[in-house]
Amino acid sequence: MRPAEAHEAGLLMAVELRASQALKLWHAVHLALVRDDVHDLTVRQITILTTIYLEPPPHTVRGLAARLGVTKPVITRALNTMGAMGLVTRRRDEADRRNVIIQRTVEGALYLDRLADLVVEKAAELPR
Amino acid sequence: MRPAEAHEAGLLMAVELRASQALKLWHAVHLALVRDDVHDLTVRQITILTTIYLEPPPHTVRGLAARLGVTKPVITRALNTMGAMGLVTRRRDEADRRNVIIQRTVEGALYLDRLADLVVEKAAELPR
DNA sequence: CGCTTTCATTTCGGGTCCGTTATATTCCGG
DNA sequence: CCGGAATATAACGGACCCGAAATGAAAGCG
Repeated sequence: MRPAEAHEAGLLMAVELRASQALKLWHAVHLALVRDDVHDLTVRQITILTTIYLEPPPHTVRGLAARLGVTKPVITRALNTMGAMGLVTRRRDEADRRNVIIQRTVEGALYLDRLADLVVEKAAELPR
Repeated sequence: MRPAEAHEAGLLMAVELRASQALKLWHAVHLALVRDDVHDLTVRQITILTTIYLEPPPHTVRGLAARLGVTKPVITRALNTMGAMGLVTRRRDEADRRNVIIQRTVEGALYLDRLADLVVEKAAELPR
């Protein structure tokens, strides 16, 4: 094998390993979520939730819709669902009463803490 | 970065995740999935798909249902949906015609390759 | 052979999510 | 102060998912 070929093979092997590990991680976490029956959030909902908790406030319906590239009713409905679960709350923006400010809750923070711990746990269990 | 370093980094990415990094990774990947309008799979569907592609065959409806801890109709319906998307195929087990063998497809493998690459990409962008 | 078991699917009623469209409220500029 | 713009939500219809129960098809077994 020429050096260039070895170099290529080395890179590809490394990339494949990374991708393989990533996919195993994705599988392990999702399997745990399904088996533990802890998850009924859609991809959009989990995206909204993590956006609220990780990106700087304030968060509005319009802002979240733009950030995610979805329509506003998607945000409103997701907030209805996750609000009923206690994961987020809403309040009117008194400065501009057309706006709704989405806020975090203790329960929502705990939910994401558990999710993060699950990802860490499954990452640690990955075969080397 | 030398290939060996890339290899190490790939492993460390999975092993050394901290909770805050794990949550940021989860957020970044989901945000990309939503923004890029990738086929919207449920948590159960993505779990079924990765199970088919990562765990040793053969895969049957009954086996997948037991592995995931869900009812068989959940598997049948998910296979209908993902089959229509071309991500998996089904065939009768000729040895025992009651069984259905679930098989991988090129399209399904490409889908998971892209997903894995996305996870790797977002992991690489994480703050250290 | 019949009877039972096993496996997968279909059916059923209820629920949620989606995009589109329509509505209500609030702000703002002339 | 008033008509238009902006914001969020509600209403509508179609699609999908769910669990439980019913159905269909094949194998096992006495």
